[in-house]
Order: sequence, then structure tokens, then C-alpha cells
Amino acid sequence: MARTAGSHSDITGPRVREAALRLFARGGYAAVSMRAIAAEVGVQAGALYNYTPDKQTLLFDLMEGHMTELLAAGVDDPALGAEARLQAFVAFHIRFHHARPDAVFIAYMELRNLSPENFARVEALRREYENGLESILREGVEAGIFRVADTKIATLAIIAMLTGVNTWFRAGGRLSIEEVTAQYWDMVRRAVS
Amino acid sequence: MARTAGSHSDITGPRVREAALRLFARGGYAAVSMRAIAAEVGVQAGALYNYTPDKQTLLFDLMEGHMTELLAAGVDDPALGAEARLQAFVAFHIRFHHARPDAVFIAYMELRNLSPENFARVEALRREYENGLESILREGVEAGIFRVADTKIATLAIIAMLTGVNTWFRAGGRLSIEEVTAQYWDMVRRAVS
DNA sequence: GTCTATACGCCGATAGAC
DNA sequence: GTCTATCGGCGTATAGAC
Repeated sequence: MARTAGSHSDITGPRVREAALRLFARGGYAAVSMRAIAAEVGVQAGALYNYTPDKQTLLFDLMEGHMTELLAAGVDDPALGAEARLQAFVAFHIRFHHARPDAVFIAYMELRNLSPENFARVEALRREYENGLESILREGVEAGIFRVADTKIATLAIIAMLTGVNTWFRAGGRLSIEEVTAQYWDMVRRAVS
Repeated sequence: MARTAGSHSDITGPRVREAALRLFARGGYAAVSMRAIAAEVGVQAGALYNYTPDKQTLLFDLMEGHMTELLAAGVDDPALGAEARLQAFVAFHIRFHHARPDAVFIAYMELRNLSPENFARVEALRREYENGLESILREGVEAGIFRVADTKIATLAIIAMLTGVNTWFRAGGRLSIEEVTAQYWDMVRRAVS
């Protein structure tokens, strides 16, 4: 397809999102200017508005994209037993979040900078993800494999615990991500058994 | 003690910190202006500088004050057994954090807005708090009461799980904070037993 | 699609009167 | 201790040339 000279829409768009993701994660949405994002990409500030109508939409697109990816990448197999499903969930959650620390950070820290409408849409996606875990716990309880007083609370407790890995784990430290995953699985398994 | 007319140092100072705490928690440090804080207090922006040398120090004082309170309020009694100490820690952590959601929110979300020196000081206080929990877990492991592969990881996992209560718990909901505490204690106890 | 230039406003912080 | 006034700078977003 013919293109006007100087046209880079197909490559600049992703680069804008990557730069915004990195800078928002490092400095926070409110503290990062459109000029700073443009400088990171290597264009002038005005050019960004070819790729997003405004800064708010740029933030929302990053968060919605992250949550959509998270839901699409889910590994749950209802044909397995509840314990195997739970173990797969723990491993998946840690691995997925470990692979994209910037997006995870933004998804948790910048919720308050979303407009009410955008906040509601992101929250709906988060609830959908939580429901996936809760259905596993509920199946385990019904099968008599798990003992959990309240599956909703256990869901939130487990997700908070697992996501917390991102706040302290650094590659090259005392433990590998696989060892950490094994230990978290051990704690989760015992907490619901 | 005689005072100049218009002098309100003893009352305005706390009100500045309260307003900053509330506004930082709601909108984020970077998005809240000194003018907005002044308006909340009912003074002009310039008057704030009688109570803090700059905005950064105001943030630091809030975070350091919160962490110092947290450490001073600790209820640990080494004379008790490890399980009783752990149960007391869980109840204390949930109660203390539940009582000051704004300070907790700021302490977690605004770390990146601290200068490197201030960040190091707040982090040292946080590590001190974590060490309190880890010593409980270590005693329990040595006494053969707890079974934990790595006390440092278990410490971080438990704190993340407990602090997570603040992100979803709302008074007047389905469960009271006491019922929630009982369920978290049940999960923590089993995770380390 | 990107550039330069700019409109318009708020930012943190300070000076000096009262 | 608080006020008013102000400095110099940076914020988002847009207009119009190329």
C-alpha cells in the first residue's frame, strides 16, 4: 500500500504506547507529560495526537489492553480437577505478571486517574478475571477437596498475595521465579485445604 | 503563651497534614497542587510554607509519620507462643490498616515520588516492620509449630495478602471487619502449618 | 504524518506588606 | 502567620504549513 513520505503510522503507534507504558510506570500518569512521551518516541508533542485523542485515552488503552491480554491468556481447563486447576492458575498468574511488570504496575496504581466510564470498564475486566479463580475454588469446595469459608474472600486474598510477588521479586536474586512459584503454590494449597 | 493576632500555628499545621493526606490519597501526589491543599485548609498557598519547606517534605512527613505510628503500635509479645503471636499480628495489621486507609494508600502508592534519600528512610521502616513478622515465623519454625520453606517469602506473601483487604473492604458490606479478620487468620494459619 | 508555533492556564515557590 | 502579587516555567491541546 502506497504511503505518503514521512508516514509511519504503523510503527509510531506501538512506539507511543510502549513509551507511555514505560514512563507512566516509572513516574506516574500525572507526572509524565505528553512532551516527555514524545521525546521518548523521538517526535514532537503534537504528533502524538495522531495516535490518541488525548492523554486519558492513552492511559485507558494501555490498561484495557493489559486486562484483555490477561483474560485471553488464561490457561484454565475445566476438565481438570480443582487442585490441578488452582495450581495452574497460581503458576500462570505469577508468570504472566512477572513478564510485564510495567503494565501490572499501571493497572494497579493508575485506576484513580481513569475517568469514571473508563474505570468502570477496567473494573469489569478485573472482576471477570477474579471470577475465573473463584469458580475454581467453588468447584473444589463442592467436590470436598478445598475447605474455604468464603470463596470471594479467598479469591481476593490469593490474588493479592500472588500479585505481591511483583513488588519484591528481582531476577538474579536468591531465588528463581520457578522456586518462588513453587513456594507460593505450597502456601496457597495449604491455605485452602 | 501570648500570640500575635492571626497566629494559628498549633492548629493550622495539623490541618495542613490532614488536608494533604486526604487529597494525596484521592488524587495522587503529582496531581494535587499546593493551591488545592491551601484551599482545603482555608488559607492561601503561600501560608503553607510556614509548615513545610516544600511539597516533597510534606509527602515524606506523612509517610514517615505513618510508618512510625505503625511500628510504635505493634502488639507483639515475645512471651507468647508463635501461633498466638502470629494471630495477634494478623488481627493488628488488618485493624491498624483498616483504620487509616488514606495513609496506607499513600504509603504504598507514592513511594516513587519520594526523593532517593527519603525513599531509603521509608523503606528502612518498612523493612523493620517486615522483620517483626519474620521473627514470629522463624520462632514458629524452630519450635516445630510452623512449616515454612522460606520465612522471608512467607512474610512478604502474608503482608501482601493482609494489606489487600484495604483495596476491597467497605464497612456496611456483607461481612464485618471482625469476620474478615477471622477468615484471613484461618488462611494464614493453614498456609504456615 | 510530522513539524513549528502558540493559546491559555496552572505549577511550585518567593517577596514584602500588614 | 497570613495575605497579595508575582516570577519563570511547564502543562495539554490545537492550528496551519509542509
